[in-house]
Amino acid sequence: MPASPDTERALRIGEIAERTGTTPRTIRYYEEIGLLPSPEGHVKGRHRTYSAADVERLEELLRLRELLGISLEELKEVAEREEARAALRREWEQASDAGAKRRILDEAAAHVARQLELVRRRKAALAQLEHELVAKQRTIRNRLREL
Amino acid sequence: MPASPDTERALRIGEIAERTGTTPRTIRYYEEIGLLPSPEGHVKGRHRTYSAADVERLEELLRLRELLGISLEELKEVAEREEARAALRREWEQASDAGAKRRILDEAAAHVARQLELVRRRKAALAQLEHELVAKQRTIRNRLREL
DNA sequence: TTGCTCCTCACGTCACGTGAGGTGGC
DNA sequence: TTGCTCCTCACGTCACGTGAGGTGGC
Repeated sequence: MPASPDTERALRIGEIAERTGTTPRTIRYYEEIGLLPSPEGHVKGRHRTYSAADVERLEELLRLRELLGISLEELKEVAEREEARAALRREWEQASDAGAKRRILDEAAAHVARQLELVRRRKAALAQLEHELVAKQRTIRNRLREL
Repeated sequence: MPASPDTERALRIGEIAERTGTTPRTIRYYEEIGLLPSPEGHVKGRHRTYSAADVERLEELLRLRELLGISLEELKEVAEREEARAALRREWEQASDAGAKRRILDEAAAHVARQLELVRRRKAALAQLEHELVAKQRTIRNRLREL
C-alpha cells in the first residue's frame, strides 16, 4: 500500500464538485470544451482525480462566472491568460532581466485592473439597487407608523 | 389624424428593446412563457405596442436577472407577487380598514427584505473579490517599485 | 463480494439567437 | 410606393440536467 502522501490528496470528481458547489457534469463539460485541463494522468473510461490546487482553480473560475456573469468563452480567455502568466512566473527567477520582469508585471497589472473594473461596475449597480430597496423600505415603515 | 397624446407614447418592440438593453426576441420570449403580459390590445400577426410603464417594468426585471442571476421561473414569481401587490395598492384607498392595510404593508416589507438580503449577499461576495484583487494589485506594484 | 461513485454516450431543457418567408405602418 | 421594422414559425446553440447501461475502486 503506497498510501497517498496526505499532503497531495487525490479527490474524485464528486468530492471536488461538492467542495466547489457545482456538479460532476459541469466539471466534465468544462473539460470537454477546454476550459479545464484534463486532470493529471486521466485515461478514458477511468476515474478522474483532482488535487487541492485544482479545487482552487475551479473555485476561482466559478466565482468569476457567478459574480460577473461572464460566458464560458470569455472565461476561457481569462483562464488562458492566467495560465500564461503562471508559466511566466515559473521562469521568473532564473531567466529574465529587469526589462522582461517589468513587462510581465505590467501585463499582470493590466489584467488585474480589467477585472477590478468589472467588479466595481457590478458593485456600483448593486449599490444603486440596494439604495432603491432601502428607500422603499423606509416608505413602507413610515406608512406603518402612520396607522 | 388623432395624434398620440405624447404623454402615453406607443413604443414598438425594437424601441423598448433598445431602451432596456435587450432584444425583441427576448421580449417575445418573456411574453411567450408568461413572464410579461401580452401588451395592451395586441392581436396575433400585428405589431405590439408598449408604454413607458412597460419600459420600467421590463427594466426592473432585467436588472434583477442580471444582478442577482435568478432564473426566469423565479423572476416570474417575483413579478406575480409585485403584480398582486400593485393590485392591492389600487384598492388601497377605498376598501381597506387599518388591519387590512397593515397586512398589505407587512407583506410588502417582507418582499423588500427578501430582495435586500439577496442584494447584500451578492455585494458582500463582490466586496470580498474586490479586496483580493486590490491585494494582488498592491503586490504587483511593490514588485515594480523594487525594480 | 457488495455498494457506492464513477464512466461514456446521448437525448432533454432553458434562454434565447438566427434565418426564412411574409405582412404592417410612417 | 419604397424601406424600414415588425410578424410568426422553426431550427440552432450554449450550458448544462438527466437517464441508460456499464465498469472501477475502497
